[in-house]
Amino acid sequence: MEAVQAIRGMNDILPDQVGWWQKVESAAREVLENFGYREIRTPVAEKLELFARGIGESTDIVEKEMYAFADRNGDWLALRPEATASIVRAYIQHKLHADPIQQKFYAIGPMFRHERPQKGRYRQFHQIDAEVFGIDSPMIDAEIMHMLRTFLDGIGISGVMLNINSLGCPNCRKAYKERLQDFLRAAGDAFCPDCLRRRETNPLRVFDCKVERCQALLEGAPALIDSIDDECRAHFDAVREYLTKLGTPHVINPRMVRGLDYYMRTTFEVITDRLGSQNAIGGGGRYDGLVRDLGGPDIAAIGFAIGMERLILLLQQEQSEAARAPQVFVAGLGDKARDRAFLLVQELRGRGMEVDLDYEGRSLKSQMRRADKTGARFVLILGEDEMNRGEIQLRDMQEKTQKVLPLDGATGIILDIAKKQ
RNA sequence: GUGGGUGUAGCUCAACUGGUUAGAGCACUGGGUUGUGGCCCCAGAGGCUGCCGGUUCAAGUCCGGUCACUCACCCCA
Repeated sequence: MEAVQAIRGMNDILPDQVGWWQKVESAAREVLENFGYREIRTPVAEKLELFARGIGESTDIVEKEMYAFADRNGDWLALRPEATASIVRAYIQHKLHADPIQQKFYAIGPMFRHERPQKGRYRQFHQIDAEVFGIDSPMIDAEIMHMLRTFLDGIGISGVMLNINSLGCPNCRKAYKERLQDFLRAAGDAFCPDCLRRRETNPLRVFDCKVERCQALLEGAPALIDSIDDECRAHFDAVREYLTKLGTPHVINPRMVRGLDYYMRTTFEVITDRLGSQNAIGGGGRYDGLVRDLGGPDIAAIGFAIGMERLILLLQQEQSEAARAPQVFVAGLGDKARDRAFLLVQELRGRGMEVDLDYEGRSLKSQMRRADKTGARFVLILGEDEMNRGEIQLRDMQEKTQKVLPLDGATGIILDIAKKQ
């Protein structure tokens, strides 16, 4: 009989690994709340239409990567491929713009995209997401990147680079797209087939083609950053100035393009060279038109998402995780003593100690071996002899010393000794 | 969706050109010590060789299919 397996690209996070996730999540919450963000939790499924309108009909995410399905009523739904559209939807639906105090949100949870899995890319993956509404000032652009950097530094990620760019507003971009297409067409069919396709559908993406010849052909292409209007230019310059004042290291990457339609003006990505081909561990940008496009008021917005799998992959390369060890292991010998030991374990746990034991009645040697493996500092040994004398042995595994305690009141004594460690 | 690589014990891997009962290390269990961990020694348990089919006297090995993992393209976190 063939055993049932998990869905391709959707992974179990086993107890050995889960410590990384807890560490990343709690560090993220701490930083985000420190910067004034509050958690929001939205459903993992939404109406398909939300993502089509929000992310863009012609994006790859919507066209071929979404888990879309009709439910039993025949409504078209989709598992969320990203968090922003859902948060904007909730923002509009609950009229959160009416409260000027709280306009910063964060979310942590699974996203779904039907792509071919590879290193750092999975069909169910997890993001830490932050969004801010109603702030036009370039201050917030700089602050949100500074916050991202603060978080990464805080958990000990090194060797990453913050790339920034400006896509301009829809007006500048429209004009630029035409200029770029003219440039690309002038080269005839010298570009690779992918780029020829992109030239017509999404010309900006030609810039992140990995084919060397295409990159060479792009020498002398008009840069988007040089084509934006005065207002967008001023905004971008101000963002850079604030970043510099904040001491946040960054580079301007005029070729950085992002795949979601809603971005405008500031965009940014955190890149590493240690993850193979999936090198972006976080990215985001400004999306001032989206709230309006989804039926809300015309409100500015900016946000980013961090890929937790990629982040943890990086962390694991640089750090090792200390295994969690119980403080005390209790070994019981013989049925009567084992029953008493079982009760003692519960008593110690009730006093807040982390305690483990062997439930199977193995030999003392075996129990000692197990105690050693778990990394417990102390072992309590309770056999028939000790029971008869009303005693219990306490062994310090590290010091290799052992002493006799009275069985009654042993809990308090052990608590005191463990506290001193 | 396209291409490359890999599937043998819980893990990491062996098994010459097809040839007897598929091995080792680590991990696990018991023992060496009437009741004491790490090191050492002994013993034991653990496999439909991913799955289905084909070729052959004979398949872990060759062929086809399928599933999974993996890397890359594509795309993005």
